[in-house]
Amino acid sequence: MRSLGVSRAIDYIHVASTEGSAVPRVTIRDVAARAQVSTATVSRALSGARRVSPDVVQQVRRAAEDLGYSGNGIASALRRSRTDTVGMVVPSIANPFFTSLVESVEHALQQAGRQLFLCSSRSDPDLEAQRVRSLVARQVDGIVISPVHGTDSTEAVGWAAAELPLVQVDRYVRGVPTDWVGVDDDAGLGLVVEHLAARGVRSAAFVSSQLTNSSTELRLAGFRRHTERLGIAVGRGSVLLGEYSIDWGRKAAAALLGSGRLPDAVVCADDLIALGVLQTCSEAGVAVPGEVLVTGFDDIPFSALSAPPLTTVRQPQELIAAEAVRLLQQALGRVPGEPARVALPPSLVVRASTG
Amino acid sequence: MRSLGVSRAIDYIHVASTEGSAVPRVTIRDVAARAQVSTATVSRALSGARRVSPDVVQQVRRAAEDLGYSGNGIASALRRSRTDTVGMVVPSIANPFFTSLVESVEHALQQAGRQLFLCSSRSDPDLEAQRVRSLVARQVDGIVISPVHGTDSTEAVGWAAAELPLVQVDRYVRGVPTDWVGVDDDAGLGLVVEHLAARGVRSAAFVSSQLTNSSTELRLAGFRRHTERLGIAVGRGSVLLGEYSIDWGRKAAAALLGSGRLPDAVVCADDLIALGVLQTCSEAGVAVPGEVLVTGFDDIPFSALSAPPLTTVRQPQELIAAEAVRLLQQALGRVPGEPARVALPPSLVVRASTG
DNA sequence: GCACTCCATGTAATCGATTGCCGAATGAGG
DNA sequence: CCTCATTCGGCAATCGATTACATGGAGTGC
Repeated sequence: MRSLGVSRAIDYIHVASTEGSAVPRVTIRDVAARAQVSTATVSRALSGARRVSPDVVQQVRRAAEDLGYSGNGIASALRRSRTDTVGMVVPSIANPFFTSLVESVEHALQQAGRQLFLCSSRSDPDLEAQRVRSLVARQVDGIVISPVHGTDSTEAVGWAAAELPLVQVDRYVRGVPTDWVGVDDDAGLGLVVEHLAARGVRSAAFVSSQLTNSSTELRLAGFRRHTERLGIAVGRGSVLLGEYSIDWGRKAAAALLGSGRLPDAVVCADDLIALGVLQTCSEAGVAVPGEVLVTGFDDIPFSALSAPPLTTVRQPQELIAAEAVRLLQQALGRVPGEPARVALPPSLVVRASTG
Repeated sequence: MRSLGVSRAIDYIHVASTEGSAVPRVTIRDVAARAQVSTATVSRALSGARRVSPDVVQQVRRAAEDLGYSGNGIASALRRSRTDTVGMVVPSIANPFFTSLVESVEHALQQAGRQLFLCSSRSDPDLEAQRVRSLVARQVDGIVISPVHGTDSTEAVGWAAAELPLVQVDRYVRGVPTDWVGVDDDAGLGLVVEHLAARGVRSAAFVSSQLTNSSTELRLAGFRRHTERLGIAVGRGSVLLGEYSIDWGRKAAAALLGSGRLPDAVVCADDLIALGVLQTCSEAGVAVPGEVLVTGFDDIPFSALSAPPLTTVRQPQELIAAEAVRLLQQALGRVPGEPARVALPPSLVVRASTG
C-alpha cells in the first residue's frame, strides 16, 4: 500500500522555524512591545482604522515584519463579530453544474474580500441540516445554499434564514421568504421545445429526477406547458423520473428503447441524464440525431464532447453567482426587506444531437 | 435582466424570529441565567467536558433548547485555540480530478468532525500565496494543498508548513519537507506503456502541460523511462507541452496531425487533454483506435463517455484523500517527525480508445 | 465524632484583537 | 498669553466560551 519510491526525487531544505515542537504564536502584544507602543496603536496602524502618525506606522510595520506577525483572525472575528466568510452548501460537488457555481461564487467572494466555507450535503436533508447548523455555529456572515429538497429542507433553511443573511441559488424551498437566484426554467424549456418544434418534432419524452425540488418541478411544468402549446405529443409513460445522474439517463433510455415506442425527441432535465441517454442510444445502435433528438440542460463542459455533442440550455452561472453574492452583501448591510427573486434568462446552445 | 416571473410559484410562510432587525445572539450567559447555573456548568453540561449531575444537565439542555442556543464557534475557537477546520487549496475547482479530490477530502474530514475551507488558487502562485496566508490568519488547524508550481509555490508552502500541519497532495513543491500523498506517477505510466506495447505500439507521442510541477515532471520521466525500456520510439517533436485542458489537447492533436508523422499512440498526461485529442481526431476523421491509440490519466467520470471511451489510469482519490486527512490528524497530535511520502499505486482502466 | 476524600459547582482569569473614552500635546485664533 | 480645537496614543472594557483553581457539602473510615 505504501511505496515510498518517489521520495528520492525530493531535495530537502532547512525550514528555519520548525525546530521547536510548538511554535508560540506571535501576538499583537509582542508586536506592541517590540515597536514600543500599545496594542491599540498596533491594531490601528495595521488596519488603518484610525490615523496613526507615519513614523509610528513604520515602526509597527517593521516590528510586525520582523516577528512574522500574521494576526489572529479568530480573535478579530470575535471582537468585530464578523468573519468575512460565507458558507455554501450544495447537494453535490461532483456535479459539474454545481462545481461551476461553486467556482464562480468563490471567485465573486474573493473579489469582495471574503472566503468560502464549502459543504456538500450529499443530497441528504439530514446532513444538510447538520452542515447548516455547523456553519451558523461557526459564525459565517451569510449562507449561499442550493437546498436538497423542496420541503424536507425547509426547516433548516428557515432556521438559518432567521439567524443570518441567506441566499438560495438554483433551487429554493417552499415557504421561506429568502432571496433566490437561479435560471428561468420555464423559459429554458421554452427554448428547447421551440427548437425541437422547428426541427419537426411531433412527439417527445422527458427524463428528469424525482420532483423533490423546485427547479425540477418547474422544468417539468415548462416541458408540459410548451409541448402542449406547440402541439407536441407527450405519450403516457413518456415522463421518466429518477435522479440527476448519468446512470439514470442510461436506465431511462433503455426503458424508452425497450418500450418500442421511441418518440421523436428525448428532453432531459440536465446534461448528466442526457449524456447517459446518448451513451445508451449509441450502444443500442440508435442514431442521434437520425432516429431521435436528445437535449440536455446546464451546458456543463463535457456536453460539447459527447458523441454527438449535446444540444443544451446554458445557465449563466457566472451571473447567478455574482448576483447571489451581491444580494448577500446587500443583506449584510441593511435590514431585511422584501426578498428578491431573480430568474436569469438562459440561452440555447445548439449542437449535433438535434441535427 | 431581471425577470421575477417565478415568484408567483412561491408561497410564503411567516418566519417567527425575523421581526426585529438585529436578532441579538443567544449567549452562554443567557442559557446560564435561565437554567440558574453558572456559565461554567452550562459549558460542561453541553460539551460533556466534565461530569455534571443528570438533573442539571436536563435543566441546561432544556434552557438551551428553549432559547435556541447554538453556541459561538469563534469564541470557543479562540479559547481552545483550535477551529476544527482545515483549509484546502487546489489549482482549479473546474478540473474533475480536483473536484473528486475535494469531495473525498470533505467527506473524510466530516467523519473526523472537521470542516473544509476551500480555496482555488486558479493556477496562480500569487493568488495561492494569498490564500494560504489567509487560511493561516483564520487559524485553520491544518492545510491540505496541491501546489500550483514546483518552485514558485515553495515560499508559501514552506512558510505555512512552519506555522501549522500541512499535507501536500497530488503535487509537491521542491525543498519543503512536509507530508505528501499522491499517486505513483511512474507506475501509472508503466501501466500505460506496457499496455500499449502489448497492443503492438512501436511509436508514441506524449501530450502534457508545461513541466512546472512535480507530477507533470514525473509523468514525463515515467513515459521516457518506460518507452525506452520497452523499445517504443519517441520521435523528436513528439513531446508536446501546454496545459491541462481540453483545449490544449485539441491544439496538440492538430499539431500532431498536421506534422504528417502520426505515431501509433498518443499518451496524454491527463484526461482533459486526452478528451481534446479524441475530439480533434474525430473531427479530422482519424480513427481511434484504428489509426492511433489514445490514453489519458486520472479517470475522471467523463472519460467513460467520450467517443470512443478512453483508456486511462485511475487514481485512487478516495484513498489519497483519506490518507491525507489521516496524516493531518496525526500531525495535529504529535510533534513533527520525518515527513511521510505516500505514493499510492494507480490502476489501468482499459476502454475502447486502445482497441 | 473527627479528619479526610471526592465530587459537583461556582469564581474569575484567559484566549487576542478591537474600540470607546480619556488625556497630553500641539497649533491656531483672538 | 490664553482659550479652544484637533490629533495621536494609551488604558481598559469587551466579544463569548473554556478551564484552572477554589469552595462547600456529602460521604467514608477509624
